[in-house]
Amino acid sequence: MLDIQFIRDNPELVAEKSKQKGYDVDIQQLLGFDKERRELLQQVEDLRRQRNELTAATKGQKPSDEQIARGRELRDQLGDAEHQLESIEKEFQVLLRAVPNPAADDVPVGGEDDGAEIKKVGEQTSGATDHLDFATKRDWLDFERGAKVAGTKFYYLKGDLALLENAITQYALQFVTGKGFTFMTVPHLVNGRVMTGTGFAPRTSDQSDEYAVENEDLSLIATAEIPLTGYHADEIIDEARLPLLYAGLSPCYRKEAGTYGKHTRGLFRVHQFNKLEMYAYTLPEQSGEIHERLLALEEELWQSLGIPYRVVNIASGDLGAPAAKKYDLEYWSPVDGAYRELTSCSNCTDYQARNLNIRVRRADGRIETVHTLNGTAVSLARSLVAIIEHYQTPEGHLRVPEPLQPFLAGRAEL
RNA sequence: GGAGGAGUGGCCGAGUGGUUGAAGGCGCUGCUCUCGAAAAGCAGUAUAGGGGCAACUCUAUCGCGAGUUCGAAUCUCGCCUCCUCCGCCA
Repeated sequence: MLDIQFIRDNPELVAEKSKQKGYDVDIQQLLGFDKERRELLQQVEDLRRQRNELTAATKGQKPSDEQIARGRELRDQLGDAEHQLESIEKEFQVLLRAVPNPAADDVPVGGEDDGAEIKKVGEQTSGATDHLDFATKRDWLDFERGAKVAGTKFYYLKGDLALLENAITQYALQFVTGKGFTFMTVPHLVNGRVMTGTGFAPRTSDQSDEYAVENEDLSLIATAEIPLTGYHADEIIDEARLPLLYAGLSPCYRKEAGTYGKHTRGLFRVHQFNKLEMYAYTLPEQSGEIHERLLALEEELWQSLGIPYRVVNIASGDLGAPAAKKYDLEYWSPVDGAYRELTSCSNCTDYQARNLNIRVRRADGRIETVHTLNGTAVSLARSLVAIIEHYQTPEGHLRVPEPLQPFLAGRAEL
């Protein structure tokens, strides 16, 4: 959520920025609740003060009948006022949490097609076999049995393709730990507070993309970003420890509700996939620079694997609530003749951290909300798509990108 | 899953209805002393929110949430977490 003080100071800006993200929030109504709640708060605090004074006046002696009568009166008034405050507070919180993080100033305004291409690397080749046909022919991929066992869009990786996935994971892991990220395994289920605090849809809502466990306050994670954000919830981190860099490896579970009409063939969009995620907690003034660093790392990693790509600065309407800025790294698909999302990295500034109460203690003692960022190192299912499309031979074999060969017992071809 | 025990400030730890945001100790910060350090002494040392230009002030917080009471860290109920033992299990 946003700092209410910031909204009070910049109501027009917040309204405009929310609109640019496609969020319909009534800032005037929010500020109305804010005013009302503060007035009630003062009433309540004044009544409490009177009560405290009365209690202090009795000094451990038995209070007089008069004092008890006055106390009862205060108790009843306080009860009423607290009740009113509670209901206003609830409405206020709902509205406050609905306000998205404003997009950064250098984010293009617009929707899905309005992202700004920042750079292109590598050649736009053409003519390759679709990854699903290719992998199925090799008996590397089985969606039919995935459907039998779990449902549509679930799958088995088999044999060399499963080994290739493992090799990519190992390579990426070596890469990110070499760059100073601390490797972590994470809980694959998180509670509602962490889920919503990270900015993912409430568990029970219809549009939710998350799988929730029945009768438990638990949902399956959609990315390691979620448990990595919750990791430092309610903590105050010393300034000297920032930035904190983590890398979380986990399966990701997504219902992919409402993705009809989008690119869904084969492994590109599935209900479960593995992903190695980079994550950073930073000082507010660091987050812009670290965001660029995350992008640079993604580029370095994918360049080393020889995959052509472009970088897109995602437009405001496509950012989602928590991100102030997001870069997508899109690989060139010779099958589709188009760029398709491979990784992305987001700067969520203080939005997630304020939800989950994650702060920094400055050297001078001041306390501030930290910034959080996340970036994909490798999303395994999509990585396999990209590599199959770019490394297949006319004979139906798959060359192994050189950096991956050490993790496949030195094999150059599968 | 069953039985028992426990949750107090950065840490340890007192405190079973009434100025207890909370004794005492440790740690930390500043000062005094010292050539310097240690030791010792003195002072300070939470977070959130409201009001105020500010000095400052008010409110809340003793795992969380309800309740009893004029008044709750203290009593009651529910929940959570941790520890010990038993069961089960990769």
